[in-house]
Formats: sequence, C-alpha cells, structure tokens
Amino acid sequence: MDAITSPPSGSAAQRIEAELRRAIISMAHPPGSRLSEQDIAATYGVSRQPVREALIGLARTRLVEILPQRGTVVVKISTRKMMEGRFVREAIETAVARRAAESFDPAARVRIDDLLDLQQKVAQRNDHTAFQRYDELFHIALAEGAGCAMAWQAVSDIKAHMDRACHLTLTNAETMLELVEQHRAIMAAVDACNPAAAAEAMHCHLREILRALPKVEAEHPDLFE
Amino acid sequence: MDAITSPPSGSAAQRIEAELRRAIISMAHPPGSRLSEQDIAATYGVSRQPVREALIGLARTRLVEILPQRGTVVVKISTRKMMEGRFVREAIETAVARRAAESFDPAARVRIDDLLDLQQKVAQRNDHTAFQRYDELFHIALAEGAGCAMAWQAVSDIKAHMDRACHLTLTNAETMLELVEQHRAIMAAVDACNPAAAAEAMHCHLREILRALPKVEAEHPDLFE
DNA sequence: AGAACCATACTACCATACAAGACGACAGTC
DNA sequence: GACTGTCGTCTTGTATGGTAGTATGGTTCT
Repeated sequence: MDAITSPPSGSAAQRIEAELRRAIISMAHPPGSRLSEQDIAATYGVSRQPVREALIGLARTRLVEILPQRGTVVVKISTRKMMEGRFVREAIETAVARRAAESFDPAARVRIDDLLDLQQKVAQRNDHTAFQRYDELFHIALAEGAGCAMAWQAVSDIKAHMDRACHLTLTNAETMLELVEQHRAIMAAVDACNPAAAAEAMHCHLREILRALPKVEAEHPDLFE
Repeated sequence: MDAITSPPSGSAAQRIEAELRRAIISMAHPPGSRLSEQDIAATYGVSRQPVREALIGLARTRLVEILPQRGTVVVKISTRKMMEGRFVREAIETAVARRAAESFDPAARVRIDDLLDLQQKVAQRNDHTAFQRYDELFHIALAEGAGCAMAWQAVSDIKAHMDRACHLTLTNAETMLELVEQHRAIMAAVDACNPAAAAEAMHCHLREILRALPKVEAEHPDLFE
C-alpha cells in the first residue's frame, strides 16, 4: 500500500537529491530561491559533499542552476521551455500509446486499473501530491506495458518540470478528475487495439495539462522568468 | 574552425567527465572494463572528488554503472536496450524533422550545409571520431533550427550509446557517405516544406544506423551483455 | 581433499580542511 | 558627488583522511 512513499534509497546523496526534488516540485523551494550547500547539509545532518552531489544531479535535470562560486538557485518557470518540453513529451508518449495499442503486457494492464481507481480517490480528496505520484505511476506503467520502459527515462525530467507548474494550475478536484478520465480514455483506445485513437487521446491529454499556464503566469509573474 | 574540439570547460569534474565520455564512446575504455576513482585521479592529476562527480554524471547517462563499495564498470552494450533507445529517438527526431519542414530558421539553414560538406570530407578520410562529432552537430542544428533545442537534450544520452555501438559498425567510408546522403535527403524534404517526407527520411536514417548491430554482436560477444 | 573461516587489500562513500573566485561595503581619491 | 581600489565575507570547487562494506586468497579445521 505504501507504493507511494519511495524508500530512502541507498546513499545519502541519492536520498537528499530525492528529498530536494520533491521539495522543489511541490514548490516548498519556490522558483528563484537560493539553495546553500551549507544550510542543506545542516538541515539533513550530513556533510556538504553529499549535498553537493545531490545539487549536481538536480542541475543536470535543469531543476536548479549552479552558478560557479556564487550560489545555487531554483530555476524559474519558463512558459516557452515548458511548451518545448511538451512537444518532446508528446512525441514520445504518443508513440508509446500507439505501441501500447498494438501490443500490451496483460500483467501490466490489470495494475493500471488499480492505479486509476486510486488516482480517482485521491483526486476526490483534492490531494495534489498523491495525485501527481499516481499520475507518474500511470505513465510509467503504460510505458512498461508497451515494452519501452526506457521511454520513461527520457520523459521523467520533462514531467518533473511540468508537475511543478501543475502545482499552480491543479487547484480543484474537478480538473484532476478530468485528467483521470483522459487516462481512462487512453486505456480504452489501448484495449480497443486502436493505435491512432490511443495516440490522439494521449495528444489531447498532454494538451490539456498546460492549458491554464498562461493564466497562472499572469497571477504569479515572480515565479516565471 | 576548431568547433570540433570542445574547450576544457569550467570545472575539473566537468572536464574529466567529458574526457571519460569521449574515451568510453570511442571504446578506449571498452565495455566491461573497470574504472577506478584512484587511477583516473592519478591519470588526470587531480583528486578523487572531481573524478567521483564525473563518474556519477556518467552513471546518470547509463554509460557506467557504480556498484557501491565494489567498483565502477563501463556498461556492456545491450542490443535490446539499443533498440528501445532507437524507438524513443525515432519518436523525437521524426517529430523534429516534421516541425523543421513546417518552419525552419534561415540562419541555421546555411550552417547545416557547411556542416554536411565538412562531414562528407571527414567521411572520405574515414575519420570516425570527426564524423560522429559532425553527425551530432547536424542533429543539434536541426533541432535548433526547428525551434526545439530542448529536444536534443532528451536525445543526446541515447545517441551517446548508439555512437559507441557505431564505432563497431562504421568501418568503411562508404557507409559513412551513405549516412551523409541521408542527411541531405532530410534537408531536401525540409527545403521542400514536406513534413511527411522529412519524417520518413529521418525514419529511414535512424533505421539504417543499427542495421549492422546483430552482426557485430556475433563478432564481439564479449562487448555485449 | 574439501569446505568453512579469517585476514587483507581493495572499493565507494562521507567528513573535514583548505583554496579560489565573486559580490558588497567602505574608504580614499579625483 | 562620482569613481575606483581594497578588504571582508560569502559562495562553490578541490584535496585529503578516515570509515564501512565487499571480494579475494590463504589458512585451518573437519
């Protein structure tokens, strides 16, 4: 049942990177805020070295920017880059959906129904964090079921940025329930073995996600670059 | 003219990571070989710390695998993973080619012709390394010209793995010249503003690259997993 | 002879200390 | 008053020592 709380994996550096990643995506560290190696090290009770490695990892996913000898800051949200990211994600995930409709692992299929039910529950509770976690699990399961788990690797970084923005756009339960319905629509096309419909459903799904972005940019201009 | 030799950028860690990356892709460190932090540190005349950060970076791109408290090894080539990677890369790059045919930055357009001429030259000289570098520059320029530079970010890691395999498959000048011709075919479709043709040309191009992979796996089974 | 056991040499990992660059405040000068 | 040079304090970057875990080879017991 605790598939949602990822365990404190392996090294301290990995653990801290995961923690910081969550904190950044959930806006606990808002865009533009500074991240001091020393402060974080003190917070987590470790040395600067693992913190440094964690920040390097986050910099690689473009969630933070390390300015040499100056400091590390959480990158601001860029609508333009977000749209570019959507383009790439759309290219990958529509291809995955198409392949899923051609052949899908039956074992993964039943798991997805469970995921969607759980996602619907947390959506009704208006629980952002759990919702996004199940959203991620859905897309992972879809890629794995289609036999291209590696595709997720390429998408995960982009999705992290999107999820951060969605913490501003996903304000009510209705919107989240809509997204769950879109997930079900994708699976319906997959079950019908209709590649074109699956790709189209995924296309609409990804289009919907960032629809409200320009509005929140006007509301929170300080979070954007 | 020295656009091919990337400068020793910023920190020692980044410099060493770039060096190791080149060495791995060019098979100077063959798949399966061990990479000791200490040895590399001594080789490059630096401490173990920047080497460690470099190895962590390479592990993130799946070029090496860090086994905690045991050692770091160059990952072996996996035909299955390579095919999965091609699937993802195909999804992204055909979308890029399609968009390029819809609208392309004129300034980037002229640069590409220069790149292709240079690539043809080094192909005639049978210079693997330079060829792959210009190949990379071509795909980057195409993405930038199409206005989705971020797409390259998602492709670069996959291409690194492919390039490593291609060091085994690209043995003669003829094959390289064929690939240049495929590049020109893509650009012809772009110039003709024919998205479908551009995507199809890219599709064929990426299909060709790994065609000889099963053969080299039979010849060098020790390099594969 | 075979197998369990232990010492040793290796590894990645973390903590600490030091170095070098960047920014801001302040004093001195024109 | 505006400009400039210098010093102090922040930051990240690098070096080094020490720790825990793993594999390996020799040894001892059965």
